Amino acid sequence: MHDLLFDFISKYIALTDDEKNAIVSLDVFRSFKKGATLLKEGQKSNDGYFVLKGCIRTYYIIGGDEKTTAFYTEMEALTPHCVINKAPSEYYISCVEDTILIFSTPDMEAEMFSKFPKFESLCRILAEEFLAKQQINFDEFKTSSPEQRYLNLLQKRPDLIQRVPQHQLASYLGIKPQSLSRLRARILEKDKG
Amino acid sequence: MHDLLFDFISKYIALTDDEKNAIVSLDVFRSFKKGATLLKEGQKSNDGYFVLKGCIRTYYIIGGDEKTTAFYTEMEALTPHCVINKAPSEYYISCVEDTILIFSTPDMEAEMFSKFPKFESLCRILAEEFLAKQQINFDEFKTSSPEQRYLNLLQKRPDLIQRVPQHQLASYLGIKPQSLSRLRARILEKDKG
DNA sequence: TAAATACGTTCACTTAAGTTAAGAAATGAT
DNA sequence: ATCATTTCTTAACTTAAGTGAACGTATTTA
Repeated sequence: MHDLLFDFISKYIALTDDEKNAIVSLDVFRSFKKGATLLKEGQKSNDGYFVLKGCIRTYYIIGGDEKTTAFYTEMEALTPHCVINKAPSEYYISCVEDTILIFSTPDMEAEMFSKFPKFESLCRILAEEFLAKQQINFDEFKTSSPEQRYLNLLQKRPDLIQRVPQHQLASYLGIKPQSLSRLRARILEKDKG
Repeated sequence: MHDLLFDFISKYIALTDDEKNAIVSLDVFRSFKKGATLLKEGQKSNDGYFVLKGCIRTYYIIGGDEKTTAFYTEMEALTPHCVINKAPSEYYISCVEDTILIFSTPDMEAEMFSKFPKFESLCRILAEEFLAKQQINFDEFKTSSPEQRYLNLLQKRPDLIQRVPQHQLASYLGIKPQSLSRLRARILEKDKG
């Protein structure tokens, strides 16, 4: 299980055995069952998550129904907004599948950063990379129609369409579940004709 | 002019005079006229920008017309995607107003980081903070209608509605200029009635 | 200053998403 | 295995965004 993590990190920086041991000794690997809730609206938390295996999602409850806004799968990290701004969470986080996560807190990070400054470089690079990627995602979202967004998702993250319930995908695409159903029927119709 | 920058940085970390001088000696302040283009689609560049004064925007040209996807104003930083992934730019960047920017490159950053590790902390913190903020923005975008997005913008960044042409705002809101016009008329009508 | 260009609004029409409701299919729990 | 719940689809109707065009008003610029 640790190898998954070290293989990933090795793409960015080289780790000494000392550094690897420091990570292992933090003992931050945790398993969750499908449907388990990691964070609720209104809660305060200091936990950040790194997905080793499985899938988690963030969602709001607005006017009584769930709006899923993001999915995090293998090798993706999520530091909830409430950790950054030290306020109660605006959203929920739960597991879409059985999931293995690495937990982190600002304190743990601070300790690691001072012992191994290299880790702070890693975190900076990952944050900058993810930020640039997010910006492109947002740009694509703004400049395309729901149908284009669905087709785009089909290209870029076909796995998500398999692993995630339609009604969660719908809000991720910025539309209602009924509209997603209709839109898919429309696409099938076009393909036939 | 330097004070603007140091006041901002002091919110995150304390700088020694040595460190301040290191920044000043980089001599990275540059002025641009309204309309000036900083980056074009297809170009490669290593420049990141930090807005000291004014406003810049990123836009795509899709099917012949401009789609503005982001605005950066005072104390906001932009590292274009093409700098991160070392590929030609997918978008344009230009000045909405007369603007004063700080330029940076990965090389300059690397040098500063090795001389003053504190700067890497600052950049990590800024990146994480901006990432969390962007995620919330994206969430709000996904979970609201064009009209709600406009009203939300009116609350959160009323300055933008003043400083930016309507047709640029429209694509920023994910709609056509005509739809923005209509939507505004609709809101005025409601307010009256 | 005159002509050209760009910008914002309005209108009529088309297309697609939101809404409400009903029923079928899949999933989970006892 | 059965029942209950959740999920997905379909349909009819409403509402709003996309489209194409026209028009008036800045703003450029020749």
